[in-house]
Amino acid sequence: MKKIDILKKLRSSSLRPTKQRVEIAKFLFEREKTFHFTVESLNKLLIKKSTSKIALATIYNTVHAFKAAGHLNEVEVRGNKTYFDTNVSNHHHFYDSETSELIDIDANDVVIQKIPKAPNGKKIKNVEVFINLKN
Amino acid sequence: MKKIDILKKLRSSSLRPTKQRVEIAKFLFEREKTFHFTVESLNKLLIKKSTSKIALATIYNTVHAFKAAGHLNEVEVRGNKTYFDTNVSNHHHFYDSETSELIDIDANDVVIQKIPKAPNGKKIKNVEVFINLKN
DNA sequence: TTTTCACTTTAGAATAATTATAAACTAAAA
DNA sequence: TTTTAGTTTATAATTATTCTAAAGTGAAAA
Repeated sequence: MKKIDILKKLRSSSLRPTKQRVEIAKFLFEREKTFHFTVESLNKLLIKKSTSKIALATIYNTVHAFKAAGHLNEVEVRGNKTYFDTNVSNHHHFYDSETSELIDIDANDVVIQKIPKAPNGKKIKNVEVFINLKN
Repeated sequence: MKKIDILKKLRSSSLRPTKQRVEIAKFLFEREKTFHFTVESLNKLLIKKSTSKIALATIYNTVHAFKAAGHLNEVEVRGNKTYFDTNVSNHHHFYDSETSELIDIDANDVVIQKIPKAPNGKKIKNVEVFINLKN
């Protein structure tokens, strides 16, 4: 994803393309593959990668802003860490608690034949499948 | 579940039936229906119900000991709260983020037709389905 | 341009959930 | 009984996250 597209992406979701947001967006979206991270891991990676330090609070703000705009997906797993995922399409996850690793599963690789009706007055927002792994 | 059974349950899993453990176990397991709770909510309920105060750390210890013994199931949902579930059978959950409510879904009410193979060297421990609700 | 102002960033404080510590206590084996 | 390993407890520490309020900054308006 090019810089011009990063700017478009930000502007189209009413996010001012500040220096920090552009830097974080480039880091997250200029890649081929899906990227899973926690705020803490992203912070460490940004410290390594860039010269200018971005405040941790800004990373929290930015990641949540990107999530609200639909550019990131939030995934919560055992062990009280919140992972974010640059893959925002409908998909599922393997979770390997040995390595705390999250692996994408394409939505087409999981077929659910039967699910119950939502309780009265409620609707189904989405269905998330977690396949927990062991050795 | 009778007191004698509570004692058996604890002894059979090498948990000394201390005053605190018996009290918590009675509160959790002497009921007809599945019970979902967080450590914090359990603590509040125990304060209301009983005369003797049990330290919060003991409730954490006890709940985790019961979980390790397979008497409780741990369920993690959006919003950084860890729920425990007295239903330890294989089952799934509705999660209503409006009310932070967790509702059991019988394993038979969800039929998965197709799941991917586990990554090499890994095995599938279990499959958890979350159906997120909206209004 | 320059000015203005709402939006952002920032460091540090505050909060919330959980775990660690170490001393006092206790169930049950010897 | 006495002993001992397991347990409880209050409190401190840790971890992840959010709040606060002051300083900074895009971008619209003058």
